[in-house]
Amino acid sequence: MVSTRPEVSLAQRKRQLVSDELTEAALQLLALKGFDGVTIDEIATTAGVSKRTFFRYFASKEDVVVQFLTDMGTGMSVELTARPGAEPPSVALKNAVSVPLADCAGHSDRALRVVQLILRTPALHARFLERQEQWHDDLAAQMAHRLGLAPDDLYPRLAAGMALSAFNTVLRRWSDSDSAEDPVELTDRAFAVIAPALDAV
Amino acid sequence: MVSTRPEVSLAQRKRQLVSDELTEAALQLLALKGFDGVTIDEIATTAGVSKRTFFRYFASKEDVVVQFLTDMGTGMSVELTARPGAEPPSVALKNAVSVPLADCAGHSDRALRVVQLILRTPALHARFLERQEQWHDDLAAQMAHRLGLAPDDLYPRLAAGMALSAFNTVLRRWSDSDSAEDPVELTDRAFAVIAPALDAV
DNA sequence: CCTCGCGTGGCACTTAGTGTCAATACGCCT
DNA sequence: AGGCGTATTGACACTAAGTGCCACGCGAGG
Repeated sequence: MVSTRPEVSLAQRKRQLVSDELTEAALQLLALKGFDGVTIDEIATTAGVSKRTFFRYFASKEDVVVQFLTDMGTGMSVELTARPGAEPPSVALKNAVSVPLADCAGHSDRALRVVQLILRTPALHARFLERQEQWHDDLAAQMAHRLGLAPDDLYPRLAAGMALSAFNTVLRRWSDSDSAEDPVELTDRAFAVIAPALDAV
Repeated sequence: MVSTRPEVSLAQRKRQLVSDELTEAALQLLALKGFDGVTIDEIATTAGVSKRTFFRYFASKEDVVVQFLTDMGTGMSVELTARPGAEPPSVALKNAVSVPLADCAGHSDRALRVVQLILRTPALHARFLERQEQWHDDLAAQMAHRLGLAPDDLYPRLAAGMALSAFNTVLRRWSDSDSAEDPVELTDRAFAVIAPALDAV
């Protein structure tokens, strides 16, 4: 019975399961023994698969951790498109940034440990910033579209850059305070600083 | 005659020589065959040393390239301290950013090729951004000191972030245009955008 | 002449990451 | 029920990054 709800095949769910198991094992071990103290073999074995299989799911050791935060990037992009076009840039961007940030802060303290791991491990931080470049491009493209600017205008990239700067500053503060500070309130304060530049069309 | 000007020992100059040779070989080969098309063995052999010696000068393949641009970071910091304290933040930061940028643009087209290599190679770009984090910290600390702000104020980090955002935007444009656009003029335009936020103390 | 210190090369080793192949399990079709 | 194509996996081998170790050579100074 039940066979094949057309949506998610059994194979797909198995794949997801392995992926989750791998992520779980990786976060556990990395948080425990530090980035350089764990080998991929160890992670794979803990998850019950071979090293080779690990690399069929993730491109690198950094990827397991960073991909865990990929939602934030897509979340920002989604939130920005959802914002009414008439809204001033500072408000639209502030929401684009603060919604995923609040999401992250809400999602248990596992998120906190992951963020701390990333910000304190140079190799991870580097990959994280690299990933943000895509967010940067996305946000810039959307801002250009939203404001109907020429593709060679400097404003969109700068606006996206400022928003991400605010994002990173808030994230850092949140991480350093062990989640004691409220990310939404921090985001408000950060955008109060950069808003004059964002809205001075 | 000549022996031992007490300043630079012969050994030190020999060290510098090897380092230069290595950098030279690396930039040459990497620009020619791409980041993944060259092995460290190849670079070392071209420079006339062993692989083992390479790692006594650079921590990684990325390092050879990125270290080539380290001057820009220190240049920004130096330039910022040199600026009069009464100067508005936007002007001080603009100069801190544009001076090293102009330096770089002036220094032959070798700089252009290096920048293009970095911006187009994910692994290099990641390391470059990581390096910039130090610049970020430096600039933020100086801005905090310059304005006499509390160490937990958000402004310094945001201001430094905006300045680096402008820097990156300009660098990207300069690189994509094959150095056709003038970095100083681009920097002016970029800072015209972000200045309202920088100066609204 | 001797030796002390430093830079170097060679070697072995661990680990990241990739290509290949054979075995297996699943889904589908007859 | 049986057979076939496809996707996933483990095992093995291999390249390359990066590190530890040791022995050699060379210049400086006693």
